[in-house]
Parts: sequence; structure tokens; C-alpha cells
Amino acid sequence: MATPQRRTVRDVRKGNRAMLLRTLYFDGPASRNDLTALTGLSAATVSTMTGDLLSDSIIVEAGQVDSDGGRPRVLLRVNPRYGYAIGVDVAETHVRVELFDLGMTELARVEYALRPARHDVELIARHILAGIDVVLADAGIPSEQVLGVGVGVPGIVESGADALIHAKTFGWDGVPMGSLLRAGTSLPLFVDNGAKTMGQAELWFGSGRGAGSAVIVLIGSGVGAMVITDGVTLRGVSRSAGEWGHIKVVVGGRSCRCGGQGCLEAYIGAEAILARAGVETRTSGWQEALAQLLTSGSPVVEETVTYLGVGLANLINLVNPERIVIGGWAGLLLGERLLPDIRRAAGDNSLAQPFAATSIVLGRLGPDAVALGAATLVLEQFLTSTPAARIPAAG
Amino acid sequence: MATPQRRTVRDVRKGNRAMLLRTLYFDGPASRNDLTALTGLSAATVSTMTGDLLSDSIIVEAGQVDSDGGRPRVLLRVNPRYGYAIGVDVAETHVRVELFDLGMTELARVEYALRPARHDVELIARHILAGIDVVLADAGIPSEQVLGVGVGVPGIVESGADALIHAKTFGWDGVPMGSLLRAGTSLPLFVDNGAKTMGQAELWFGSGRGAGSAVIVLIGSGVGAMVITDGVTLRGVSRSAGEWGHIKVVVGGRSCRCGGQGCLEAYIGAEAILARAGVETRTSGWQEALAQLLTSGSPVVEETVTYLGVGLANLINLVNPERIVIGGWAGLLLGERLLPDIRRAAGDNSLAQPFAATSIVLGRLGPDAVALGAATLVLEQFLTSTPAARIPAAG
DNA sequence: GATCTTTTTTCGAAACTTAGATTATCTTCT
DNA sequence: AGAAGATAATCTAAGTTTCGAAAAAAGATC
Repeated sequence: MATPQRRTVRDVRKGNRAMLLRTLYFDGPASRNDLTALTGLSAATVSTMTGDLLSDSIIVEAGQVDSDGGRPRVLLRVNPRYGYAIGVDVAETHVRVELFDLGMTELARVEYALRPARHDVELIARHILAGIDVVLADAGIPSEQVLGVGVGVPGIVESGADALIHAKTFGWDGVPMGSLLRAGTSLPLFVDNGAKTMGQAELWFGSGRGAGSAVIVLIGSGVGAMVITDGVTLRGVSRSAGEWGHIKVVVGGRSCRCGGQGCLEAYIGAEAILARAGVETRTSGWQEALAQLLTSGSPVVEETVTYLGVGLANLINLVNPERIVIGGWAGLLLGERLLPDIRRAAGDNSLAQPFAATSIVLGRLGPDAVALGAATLVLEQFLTSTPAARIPAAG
Repeated sequence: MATPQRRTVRDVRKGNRAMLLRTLYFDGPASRNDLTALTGLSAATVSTMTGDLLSDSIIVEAGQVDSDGGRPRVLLRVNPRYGYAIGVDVAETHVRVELFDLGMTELARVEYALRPARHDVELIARHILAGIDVVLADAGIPSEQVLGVGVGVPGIVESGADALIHAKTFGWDGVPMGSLLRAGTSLPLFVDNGAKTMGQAELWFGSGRGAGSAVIVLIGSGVGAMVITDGVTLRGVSRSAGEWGHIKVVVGGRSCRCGGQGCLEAYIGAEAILARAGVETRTSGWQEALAQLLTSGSPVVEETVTYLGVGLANLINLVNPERIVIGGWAGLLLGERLLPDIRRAAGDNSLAQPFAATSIVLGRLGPDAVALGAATLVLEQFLTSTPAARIPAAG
């Protein structure tokens, strides 16, 4: 019952323009004529609106297409060079900065290694700021053309200008990444949990594409989920929704690094799986170890499938989504070999009705999609808040 | 990424009119002047819009209020007699039909007893249709003035015109309640799960009021939940979202009547609690038995609190709501005595961040609110789809 | 009764979409 | 080669809607 927003006649324009742009981005290239059909707007409106967008060079012409004996259609598409988005992946071992054009083609990247147990916020912030300069210089893009910077970080990210981060593994508690970066750059910032940015990538460009309501499940060392209904992500009142990894599946069960007991993460998190199987967990080589374990026929694998199935079933019962996408490096590893078993386990533990309505699929994007997803936050902003004309660089 | 809807300038009007009406309903009576502040619309717009609504007699004047030396404000409010809503509660033992005006004041009711194990759909449909006639005759309201009929039924309700119902306890599987009723009346119908209509009542008129995002948890013999974000209820792709009772909290745990194992309902459902305590469950007298058990100091009570806490914690972690409302007859019974313990148990099993953002409160409406909530579905429709002027009865 | 104060209505302007007419551009038939 | 036909895109006029400002309404105060 939040106070609804008043609408004025200009919001109509804004909304329609955003819709047109979004349509063109995902279904483009398309002719003006196609757009009238796709958007439901009248030909006149499409014409004036595309005119505006063309003169702002947000969209460009993309060749012609013959019609059976009439004026040929001229195709339009979003100008990938209208602006650029930067995505940053802050992980345990590295900080990676990538530069994308609006078509999400990678133009440049740079990576800084982090020494383990040396996660100084200010150092990382310096890496990010330096990385931004480097990728821009590499690609020869002036910073005025960058629409924003998305940053994927570990832990819980609180909303607000400061983007306070709580990440136990990094020893961060209330670290103001937002204000630290804002001190060094004036570019618009979008900070979110790295798993969630990866999910964002999967949702927009991977297996989640086209689903009206979906849950993207992310399994790595940690475990999380994104719930999307009608295209919008469930964020929760303090933006920490989706902590799927810490729902309890066994009351009084295994201890979890969050301090609780019986968390799902304590059974299906990569670290937890290996620990349960008694595999020596060297700090590196987890991926290999897990891959090896999966082929070993260990009973732990079967157990893991059951727990994962239960976790998915809980989502199915509670959210009743159209699609569940399994992602994260450990999730992909598990899914590759065991997807049918996982599906069965989920079915065994959920109600028939909602289970029948849900398809469980594997993510298509690798675990490297964190930066891509972070950049997608910028893209999302660009597509929804209808952009005005670029102010040309003074001079 | 569902196809977004085009907007035309008339949608603006519709939206603003709906917003104004909603504001007036919840914050009324209010003067035109107050409304400009509350809605953010200009005085001019409020004036023309209230003019329309007044001449349609959707709203009426409600006295004046002096101002410090100026023209006195005339107060406006929604006309409670503009139309009427009927709410129906289909339960194990009875079918109850209630008539409300738009202010949700009950004007008439009628109840039909059901013999246990005699849940013939057609009989129940006949009871409902007869009940509608009876309450209308009692209150002297012509049926043209009824805006719709809301029906709360057990089990899972599938969307669509037929309103297919799956209710194991009634032995219903795919019962087309919607089309059965539509054969006997031309009034608009809204069919939903009874627990959900009760939640709807709690959300609109009980403890959920004013919360932007909330979860309403319903514990009776069965267990369910409604998740509300930004004022809209999460329904899921096949409208069966919110099956909180069948999330698994103990892998391989107690058998549930759904056929699964370790369901939450198998621990905190009223029937399950009594069974675990070894209380003889006569078909009647459950409420008394449960109330007695709660005072008995049985260890089962403490266990129940723990399981309930886990269930709530899972919601908190996953959804991160602003408020959780505990309802349902068993939920109210538990909460009355044990709310602090329940809160503690929820806190013990959820992450600190989201837990701190959530307040856990007790429902205010009794278990009789099913029919009220069903009628609220009609009210919701009335307030959101801006109603046109009533076509006066021919004559 | 004149003046002040506050509320409500009226009026013209600006923004937006639409339907229908018009112009542009290419194909095909004679 | 030129006219006719067909399809695409633009232009024009009309109809909504909200908004700001000014005017009108209605009572309080001196």
C-alpha cells in the first residue's frame, strides 16, 4: 500500500520510449513498421519517436530490406557505440574490470591479482579506479561516453548512496564501497552482490531470457538466488532478499559458516560438499576437486543432489516460477552431469501442481559472467530510464 | 521480459483516478485540498476528477471542516452505498455467505451447515447461489448493485475462467467452481484459496495495513503464506505461489499428508502439533485441545516454536520483508502466548541483516475473516480498475 | 460592510497519441 | 520506357490529459 505515483502525460512518452528502445534492443534490428506491430503503438508515434532517437543517435539505421513491391523498410537498431558500460568483478583472488559497448561486446579488460587474506577496501577501490582508466585508454574511449560502472562484490550490499557491504569472507562489515569509488570518479555507480550480477547476466543474456518469472540459483562456494517476477528482481526491504543459501533444510543440522545450523549452503555449497566428502580442501583447486568428486561415485554426490532438490523444491513451492536457472561454477558442474537427477529430486520434494509448471535448466554463461552482469545493471538503467540526448563534450 | 504494455494518454487518467479513489478510501474523508497533497496531483486535476466521481456518486460529500478564516473545506469520502460486495467462506463444516457495503460493513449473512465427508461441489455451489439471493433479500439490495462475489475455498485454485480447484481434503481434483457458479449468476466472480482471502483481509484491514512488503503467514490445520511486494501479491506462474507449508525443513523428516517428508506443515500445522504431542484428535475440539496443550508445558510446544521460527526465518532470508503477520486460528493461538519466543527462534535461524529489518506481528482479525477477505477481492478490483458510471436499472 | 484568508473552480497552454491523408520509394505490367 | 500498383514512412488535424495561474466562492475578522 505504498503511496502510488501520480502520472502525468509526459510519463506516457517516457514509458513508451523506454519500451520502444527495449524492444529494439532485444528484437532488433527492426523496421519502423515492425515496431508498430511489436510495440502496439501507432505508426505515427513510432515515426516521431524513432526520429528523436535517431537524431540523438541512440539508434542508427542498419540497412534496408526489400518488400514485395513497395517502399523498402529501413532497419533500425540500437547504436552500440552510443555509450559504454564498465563491469567490475571483485573476487577472492582478483579484481577484474571490463569495458563493453551497448551491444555488450567486450572491448577491453584488465585484471589485478589480490593476495589472499589481503582484502583491503581502499586497495581494491584503487584497483577499480585504475582499471577504469586503463580499459578506457586501451579502447580509446573518452570517459564522458561511459554510461556507468557496475560493480559485483561479495557479501550483502545495503542500498543507499554509500552501498555498504557486509562480507564475512573479506572481513568487511559496513564497508562504504560506493562513497570510496565516488570520491575517485563521477561516473554513475551500481554496486550489487557478485552472484546477483552473474544472475543478472544469465537473466538478460543467458538461459533466463524471455522468462516472465524466474529464479536464478547460484551455487559456488556460497549459495544464493534471485527471484524475478514480471521482469523485476525481488530485492526486499533492505535489499537482501534471495539469501537462499541460508534457509534451513535440516533443523539442527550441519554448522554453516554463517553461524547457523542446517543451512542449505552447509550441504550444497562447494566448500561444504568437499568437506562432507572428506576431500582435502587446498585453497586452490576446488573446481578440479569437485569435478573429480562428481565422477567418483561417492555417496556424498547423491546426497548433494537430494539437498539441492529440496532447496529447489522449496523455491518451487514458495515462488511457483516459470523457470529455474542453475548457475554458479559449482552449480554448472553439478548440473552438467546430474541435471536429470536434480530435476527428479526437486519433483520428489515439491507439490505436483507447481512443479509441473516449472522448467529447470542450466545456465549458459560461464562463471566469468560477473563483470558482464555488473555492466548489465548499467544497460538496464539505460533502457528503462529513457536517456536524454548526450551533452556533447565541450570544446 | 514480458512484452511491456503501451501507454496512451487515457491510461494516465485511469491510473490517477484509481489512485485518488484508493487514497480517499484509506485516508478519507479528505477535502479536495488534502487530496492534492496526498496524491501529488494539481488542484485542478483533483477538482475535475472529484467532480466526475461525485456525479457518478462513487464518492459523496461528508460534511465540512472549518479553516482558520477561509472557505471551509468540504470533506469527501467513498460512498459506501455505491455498491456492495459479497464474500463467501467455503469451509469443512459450513458455507457462509456475507454481504458487505463498500465500507466493508457487514449487512447480512447466512450460513449452511455441511455434513462432514459430504463435500459435493454442486451442493456447495447451490448453497452459494442460494446464499447470495438470501443476503440480498435480507438487506433489500438489488443484485445490479453488487460489484462482485469473492469466494474463499480450500486447496489450490488454478487461474482461468473455470477456477479449477484441487483440494485433497474435500476430494476435489480439478473442480470447476467458477463455471458452476457462473451458470447460476452473472455477477463478477473472484475465487481464491480461503487462507489467502483471510490473508487479504489481514493485509487490507488488519495488521498488514500500510506495509509495503509483507508476508502473511497462515497456520491452521494447513499452513500457507502470502508474499506481498509493493502492494501486489506474488501469485506465481500457475497461481500456486505461497505453499509455505510444504517447504522441507527436515530432509527425510516426518511424513506429511501431502505425501512428502519433512514438510513444515508436518511440524507446525495444528493437526501435526497435536499428533506429535500424542493428543487424541477427535474431529471436533481441535482448538480447545491445542489451547490446552499450549498451557501444558509439553516439550512439543517448544519444538513447535523452533520449527515455526525456522519457517519464518526461511521467509526472512529469502524474501526480506518489512513485516510478517502471523494469522490463522492456530497461528493466533500460538502467537498469543509465545510471540516473543517465536521472534527469538526466527532470529536464531535467520541472518542478522534481514532479520533486523523485519517486524513479526500477530494478526488482528479472527479466523472468521475468510469471507471478509473474499469480499476484499471485489473491493480491490473496484479500487484499481477505475469504475465507470453505473448504468441505472432500466425502467 | 469592507477586507483578509483559504478553498475550489475555470481557463488557456503544453504534451502526447491516434486516425487518416499524404508523400516517398521500389516493383511490375504494358 | 513509362504508368500503375504496392508498401513504408511522414504529416496534419483532432481529441485527451495534466498543469499553472487567475478568478470565483465562502466564511472570518475588524
